[in-house]
Amino acid sequence: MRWSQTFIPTLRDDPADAEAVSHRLLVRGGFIRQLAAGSYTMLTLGQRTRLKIAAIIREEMEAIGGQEMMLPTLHPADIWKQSGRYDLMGDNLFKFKDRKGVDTVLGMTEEEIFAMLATELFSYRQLPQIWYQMHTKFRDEPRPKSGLLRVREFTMKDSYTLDIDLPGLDSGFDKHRIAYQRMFTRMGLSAVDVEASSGAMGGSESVEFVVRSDAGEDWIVTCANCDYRANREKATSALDPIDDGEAGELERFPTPGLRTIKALAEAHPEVAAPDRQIKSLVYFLEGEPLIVLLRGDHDLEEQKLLDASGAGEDIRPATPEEIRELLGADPGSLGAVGVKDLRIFADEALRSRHNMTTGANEDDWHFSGVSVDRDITVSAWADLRTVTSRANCVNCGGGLELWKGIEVGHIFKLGTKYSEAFGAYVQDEEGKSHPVIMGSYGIGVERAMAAVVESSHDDKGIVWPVSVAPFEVVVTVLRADDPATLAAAEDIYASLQASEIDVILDDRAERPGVKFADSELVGIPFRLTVGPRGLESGTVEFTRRSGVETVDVSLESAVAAAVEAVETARAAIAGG
RNA sequence: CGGGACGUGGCGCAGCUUGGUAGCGCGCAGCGUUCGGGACGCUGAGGUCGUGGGUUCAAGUCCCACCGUCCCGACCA
Repeated sequence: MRWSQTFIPTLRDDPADAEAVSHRLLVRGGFIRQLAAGSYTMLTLGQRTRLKIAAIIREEMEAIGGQEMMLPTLHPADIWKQSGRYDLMGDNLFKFKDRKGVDTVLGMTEEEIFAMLATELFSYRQLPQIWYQMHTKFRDEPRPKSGLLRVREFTMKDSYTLDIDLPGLDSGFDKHRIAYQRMFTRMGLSAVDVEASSGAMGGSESVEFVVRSDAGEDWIVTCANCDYRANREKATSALDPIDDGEAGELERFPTPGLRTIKALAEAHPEVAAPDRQIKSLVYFLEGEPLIVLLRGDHDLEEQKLLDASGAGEDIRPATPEEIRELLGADPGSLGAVGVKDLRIFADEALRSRHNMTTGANEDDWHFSGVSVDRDITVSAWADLRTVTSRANCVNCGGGLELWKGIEVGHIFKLGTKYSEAFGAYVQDEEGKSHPVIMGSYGIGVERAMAAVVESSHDDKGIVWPVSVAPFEVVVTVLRADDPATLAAAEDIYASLQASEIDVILDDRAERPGVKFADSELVGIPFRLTVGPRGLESGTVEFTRRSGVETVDVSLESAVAAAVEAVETARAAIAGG
């Protein structure tokens, strides 16, 4: 393409209020334009990169035997009601009525539709299957943000494995795990796979792929010593051994005005050190109140409470009024001693503890000498605490590290939730009927694109890996008004095209500085600069975007040098 | 949904306190000079001041409502 005839609206100023670097650079570089909150136009440059990412994904899906299909995005709501996700997904699901008044939704992932298709499978002989599609998904996000990182309309590759048994599911899951890792590597992303919560998707196990970045929204926990790594929503930590001594007597004592863990600990250090207190929280899960107990120096990870209780997403802290009505005291004096009529979820760190201190459910009174097993009727034990960087690894006891990451992919072992809901059963070799065992696997195309920019840019702009760059080489003509210079550049341009290189000719009537700055902002990996000054001595310049080094090459060898650089880069990132 | 901010040519902003001819930078068009790191001069085009209502002789400016966008918190690829 010729730059002079291509719509590449680069900007010198940052867009207003934009926080994420990737957003600023993609807008300034003329890759994307915003239409509305969470809705973006892909301009020519953006679309070229997007298609390259999609092609990588498609190749790797085909490599593991995926069969590409294309499902509708417009679904009758009944289908979602049948799987139970109509309510479960809440307001994130776009819902509306068509002209006949039929409740309709826009797909946000499509387990339902694929499960319906799977009803046409009858025999184990037809399994396993890997089905996938790549198209637009809709999510009515409460708060779209950070440019392409969190939007309401995006392209997702979603695939689904269908198996007769659990080993089959494991195998399909592993294939995806490996394929995903290859996809991200090929895009130039270093993504790590971490244990994750399955959330509203359901299922037994899930793994998330995250790219380390401060623009990310997920907190990831990794062990400095072994290979343990997990999303904080799922991560657990070692329990430090604590010597509580002999179980003491339960004792009520006055604590006027002491409403916080800290205040109580300072006033009564002998019985109420933070790790000796029981923190009592009141939550409503699907409308039902429940008490959550944690050690005084721990915090609740709400997702873990959801996972432990099997509740959907309907969770909220109780209001102070509700708490007073339920327990008869204000927050600050709450406890679970003697409470019989409420469900009580307790964190593992409290199991079998003695001589603990907790609120007495009467303002300004606490209990000391609490033995958890003796004095509190716990309905369920679970790992509920938020992992902090002070905690230690469950596997090896090593120190844990916390960092932020962008979730670029997520794979789930679903099980039979959807096949049972839609009646997708096959017979085994003995003629016995089994629900098909499903897995589902998602990757966000535009989010991956933003993640690449987040992890590969400098103060001049984007530094695209060759594999996803909108163009591999730019031929920059200095003095496009000089016929000899232009002709030399056009020769190089034509030769590169003939060598199957993605090349753009910057033949604009701009000054050199503008062209250099634009090509760097846009992030094209290699540049050949053709100018009258170099041509006098028979040379052009070859520049790598990733470094700053510029070398003179002879006019005759310029094409070969660029081709070799591109091919080397392609091979390096294709990774075997 | 809670909290905060903002909406003025394509982009970035000033003007609002104290109502009275709508401005600046970038970009854009024409001409000229320049041109290997975001040039300069001259000329010019381009604006329902988010929308609707109200107050006033007069509203970008004051009041009310609505819409939209961004940022901080609870959700996901």
